[in-house]
Amino acid sequence: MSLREQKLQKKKEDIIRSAATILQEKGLHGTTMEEIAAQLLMTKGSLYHYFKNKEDLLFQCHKIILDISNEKITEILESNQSSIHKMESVIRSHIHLSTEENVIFSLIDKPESTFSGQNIEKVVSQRSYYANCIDKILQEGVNNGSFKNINIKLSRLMILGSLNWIQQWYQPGGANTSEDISDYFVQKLVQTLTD
Amino acid sequence: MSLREQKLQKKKEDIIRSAATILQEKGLHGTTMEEIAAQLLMTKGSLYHYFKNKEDLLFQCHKIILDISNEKITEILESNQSSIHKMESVIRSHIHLSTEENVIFSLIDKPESTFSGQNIEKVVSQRSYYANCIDKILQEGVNNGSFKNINIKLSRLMILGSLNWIQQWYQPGGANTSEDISDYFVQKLVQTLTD
Amino acid sequence: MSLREQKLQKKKEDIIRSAATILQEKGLHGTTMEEIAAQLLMTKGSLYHYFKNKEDLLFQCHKIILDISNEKITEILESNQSSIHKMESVIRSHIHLSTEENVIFSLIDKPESTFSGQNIEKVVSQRSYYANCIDKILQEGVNNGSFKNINIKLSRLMILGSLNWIQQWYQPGGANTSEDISDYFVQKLVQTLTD
Amino acid sequence: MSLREQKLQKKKEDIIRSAATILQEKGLHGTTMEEIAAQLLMTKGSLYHYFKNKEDLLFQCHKIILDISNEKITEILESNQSSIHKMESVIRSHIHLSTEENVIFSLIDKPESTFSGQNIEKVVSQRSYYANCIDKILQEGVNNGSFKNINIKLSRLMILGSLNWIQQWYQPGGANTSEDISDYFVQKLVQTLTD
DNA sequence: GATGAATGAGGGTTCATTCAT
DNA sequence: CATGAATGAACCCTCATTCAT
Repeated sequence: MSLREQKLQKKKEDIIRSAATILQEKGLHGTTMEEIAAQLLMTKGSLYHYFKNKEDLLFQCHKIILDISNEKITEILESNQSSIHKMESVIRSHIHLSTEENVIFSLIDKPESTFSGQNIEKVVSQRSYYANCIDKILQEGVNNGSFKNINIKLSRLMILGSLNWIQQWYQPGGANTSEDISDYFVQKLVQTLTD
Repeated sequence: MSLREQKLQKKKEDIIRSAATILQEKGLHGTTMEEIAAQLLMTKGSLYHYFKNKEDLLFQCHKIILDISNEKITEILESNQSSIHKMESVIRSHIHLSTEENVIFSLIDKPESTFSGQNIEKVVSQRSYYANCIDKILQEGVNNGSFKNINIKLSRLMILGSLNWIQQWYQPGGANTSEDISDYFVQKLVQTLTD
Repeated sequence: MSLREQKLQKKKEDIIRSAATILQEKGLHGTTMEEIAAQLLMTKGSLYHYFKNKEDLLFQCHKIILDISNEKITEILESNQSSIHKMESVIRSHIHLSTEENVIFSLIDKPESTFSGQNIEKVVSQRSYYANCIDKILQEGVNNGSFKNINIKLSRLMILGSLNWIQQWYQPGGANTSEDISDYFVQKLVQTLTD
Repeated sequence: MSLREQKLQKKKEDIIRSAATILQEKGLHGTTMEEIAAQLLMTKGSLYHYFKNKEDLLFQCHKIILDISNEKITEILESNQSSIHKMESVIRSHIHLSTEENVIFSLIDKPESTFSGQNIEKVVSQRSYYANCIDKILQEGVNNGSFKNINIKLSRLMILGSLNWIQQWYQPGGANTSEDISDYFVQKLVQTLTD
């Protein structure tokens, strides 16, 4: 990658990071290109040098988030930890990303009504990958006896629900630190798997 | 209430029910008054006979949901069941409302950026009431020894997270029936409270 | 006229009187049929029993005002007073109507852009009649030597301007009573005619 | 001021000048943003680059008019002419502005029901300034014996009424030139002050 | 590359008017 | 006669997108 391309890439990531924050706060339709530009001290028109259109920008936001998340979970899945440890790591990582790295997992609930063409499939496939990884860990645990009496799909949905919801109420500097939450959620959620 | 007023009220509720569905799917800014009207075979302008403006309609949607939910939970709180039974009832009721009655709990994440004036306070206060009821049940359980080693606030948030998330993935007629989900969630979530 | 027709006529006049007040305050486009109805404790739809449409209502307002004014000025023109006395009477009458009887002379500045069809001509012709009467009085005064060195048209426009403007600033119960204004305007305006 | 800012300012003034004409003819509520835009060969949306909303545009129209008028009258007030000469100048200037420069004095009769927030006060204060200047000239004339037996406030209202009304009937190219009107109004109106 | 001007489609809202009851 | 529901056209305003400079 040439120096120029590197700078371009760097700029794109800055924009994405900034945009993601606003998009999370105000939602897709509640956020204007002007607001995104303003926060970056750019003009509206300049955004179009970096992204084809609003959907493209949103898609890139989504992609970067899912890239990071999937990289993390892959690493965990392929590690040598016990199944229980893997689930703990997944939970901690998920909470860390959403509270500390401002990674937004629930930017868009319904890819179908937001994206068009290939973007839909890409997003859906990246999401499925994340879900699949969790399911694999759970299945692994069932196989080796760590997890008992569970419905894999429902447990995954229950866990992800409580994790994704955190961003609705988490306040940096609030009564509960990210650490506190992690400890508590890890303990309680793993408990639902181990019987 | 006169016959006319009854019909008015009935119509309002029809609109609210219909609007809530679309609002849930597409979000506040993603839903147009025209779409809401079209689904009811009305014209856009007619909606304004029943609601002052879009915010008013959204507020009424919210209110009706919270009225129902709060009525239900009050009933449970004041019943003679054991603490464990009460939590089970709350979970079952919450899931029932969101999957069967199409009651949407997470219409708006940030009342402050959606509502104006008094509406903000009303919504916030109704939400707090619901949260408070759950906290009371949890506290009761702690006091009488049913629940152990729990952080009331974090447990409440964890449980509500997994419950509210259900609407993101629940499909009527899908693999898991509302009943299945209830049974599983009741068992697993109560388990996190009883140690 | 039958009793029924009399009642109808009476009702129409009530509406007109009430409507004229609001129309003066808020202007044609600033006043809604609903507001007019509300002030009369009627519903919007009922107005359409009495008037074909908004323009019709506005036209009737205009007509009633001009009927009264023209009746008054005809009376003065045909009286046996001196020319000076006649002008004094016209000024007093005009001020009286606009301050006491709430008769609005300047409801519509440009009949052409407000009315359609025959209504335009009717309004224009009634206005011309009023102007003509004043011109006749002025001409009479010139002929009999009461008024000197005047341009009839310009004097008429000057006088009517200062009179019609009164409604822009007159406040019942304010510093200047209707009487005060009349006395002062009569004195000063007649002075411009008599040299 | 940069070249760019100059062009912006120039464009704004063009719009204001054009809008003022239509606003005078049709009134605030009778004029649409589309009409204003069309006359300038723009599209509706483009107007919003220059003005925040319709009220803002109207306010700027008003402001530019009152700025000009107040500058003129201040100049006259502070000049070395006699009181009589000053009043003559005021009248001539007022007529000149309204007939030749298309400056509209009576765009809005009731600032309170048209403007909101600070705009109300700004307009009211600018209007008061103009009225005050006239009152000062009249008072000056009373003090030095040029004007006799006058009620300053009522004389000011009478004069301004006849002057503001001119725009209701003046037709460029009509029977009376702006000059004719000025000469006649100066003579007759000053006469009402000097006894 | 960056900017600001311009556009045009679309959304929320108002309101005169109609009409069934 | 009166009412209130319903309509649809028109209006203000926003905003994603384009483009000349």
